[in-house]
Amino acid sequence: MLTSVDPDVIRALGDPLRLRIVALLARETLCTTHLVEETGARQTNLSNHMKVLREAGLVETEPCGRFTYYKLKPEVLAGLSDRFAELAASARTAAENKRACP
Amino acid sequence: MLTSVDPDVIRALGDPLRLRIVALLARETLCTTHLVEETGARQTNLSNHMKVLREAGLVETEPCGRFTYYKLKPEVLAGLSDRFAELAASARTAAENKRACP
DNA sequence: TTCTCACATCACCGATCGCCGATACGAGCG
DNA sequence: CGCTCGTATCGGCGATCGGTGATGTGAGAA
Repeated sequence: MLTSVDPDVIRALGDPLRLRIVALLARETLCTTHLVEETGARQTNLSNHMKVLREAGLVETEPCGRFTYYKLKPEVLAGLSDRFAELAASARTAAENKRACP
Repeated sequence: MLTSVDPDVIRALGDPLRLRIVALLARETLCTTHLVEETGARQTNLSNHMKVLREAGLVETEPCGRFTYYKLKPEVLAGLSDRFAELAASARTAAENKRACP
């Protein structure tokens, strides 16, 4: 059986703004203030998106004074990558495995 | 710059049932009837999900008599895999790239 | 202590989604 | 031809989502 992935993780990445946040965090560890000015989103809105990413297990928070820094968890992204690679590899051999019409 | 991925493709995969369908199609090329009996979903519901997957560019349809077979497009999955691998690799080096508190 | 700032949470509301039954359509069979 | 079957589309209704302003909280600065 292929490794399974929580659909919530994928859903968390399915939002354009969250995908942008993830791309930003892939380059630097940033705090909410930075993300607000980078994305132009409101603080409340951004906080909600960060909550989704946090609950999906994609990011970790690290308090620094009164700032909270967010950093990505590379293992989760790597797991996703592996999972899709498995699916792609399996799909390549599935083209001729056509089940007969019922 | 990293390769960009349409969030719609990710969103299409963020649904549990659609993820299951993709896993099934990664093993065999199937038609709607097969998918209905495999998943237990209603035909209408399934047809809607297949429409989402089709519009996201994840599957191709291939008519066979009065059946329509669905098969995955491995390149799309492979592209996703690469994209997440890039993000994961980048994220691994981003931990120490912490932008200063403003 | 009091004030300020960074961030989170809450309640609301409009938009969108998911699933449904009904129905349309087209291909093959009688 | 008419009928059946496989599939797609439509309109709807309830649920969920996404963004908002208001407000709460906790840590540092004054």
